[in-house]
Amino acid sequence: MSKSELTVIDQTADACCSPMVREPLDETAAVDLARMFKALGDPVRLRLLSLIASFEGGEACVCDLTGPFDVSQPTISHHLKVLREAGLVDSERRGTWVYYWVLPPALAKLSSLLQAPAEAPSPLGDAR
Amino acid sequence: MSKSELTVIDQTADACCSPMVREPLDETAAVDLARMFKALGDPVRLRLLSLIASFEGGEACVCDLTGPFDVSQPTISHHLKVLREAGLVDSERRGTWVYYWVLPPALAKLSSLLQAPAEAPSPLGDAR
DNA sequence: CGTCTATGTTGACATCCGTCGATCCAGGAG
DNA sequence: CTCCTGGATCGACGGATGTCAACATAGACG
Repeated sequence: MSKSELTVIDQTADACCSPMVREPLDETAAVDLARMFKALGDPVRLRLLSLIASFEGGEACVCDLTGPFDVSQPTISHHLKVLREAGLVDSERRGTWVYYWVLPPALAKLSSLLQAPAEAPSPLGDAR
Repeated sequence: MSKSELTVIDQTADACCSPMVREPLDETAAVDLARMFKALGDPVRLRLLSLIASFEGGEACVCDLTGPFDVSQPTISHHLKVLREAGLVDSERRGTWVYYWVLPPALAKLSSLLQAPAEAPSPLGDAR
């Protein structure tokens, strides 16, 4: 589950050179990537991810995450599960509490994929 | 809405906009961003976006987009509408055909938002 | 052991989403 | 004008999704 010794993960390996604006995604890649983007496609999950990442130490206990939201605790638990199954975060039980942290390579992969083209010459000179 | 008309986006600067891993997203921003990510959370839409962007000239006619997919033409039209309403692409009728092109600032916005933290401070760095 | 707290799981329910066939609208060609 | 073609819209249907209350599970602690 949780890799106990993630040292320095090479984010550039699978993340650097494949902006989707350069060449068309093949179907299998699209399915895989869409799963990650879909996990980000919910306001609660987006805030959860942001909240976890911005916690000091880069990790947060679930007890710190249920407060800021209007939804119930099981719902938070559900969203955390979605984020984890999407490969965006990982978690570990440590005594009484369960801690979550973001997996930077996953974010980096999506980020580089969305790298915009140099500039698309708008066909109308951007006046539309 | 989006007032950014930047032509050249500095993709190298990770301090550019506001990575969500630095500070928690507020709710309204999360709702707005989630709408865009949700639009990317479908394999067909992801491939559509990629296909449009990688077309020569940065734009593509709908007639070029219906072929590579197994879904019907109304479905493609539906997905294009979702992408357009999410602010990721724009379109224009030009004579008989309708052309779509990607809006780079939108992609850049999401990309910079996902900029990963410097590096994961291993949560298991020390036994506790 | 028993109990309390912190999380995850289950089942149910309402809503949303992707998909299709049928239809409608806008332009170009006769 | 009429016909044809590219594309959008409509209405419907099945499956996925977000949410909750209720219950289950795992440690901590007495």
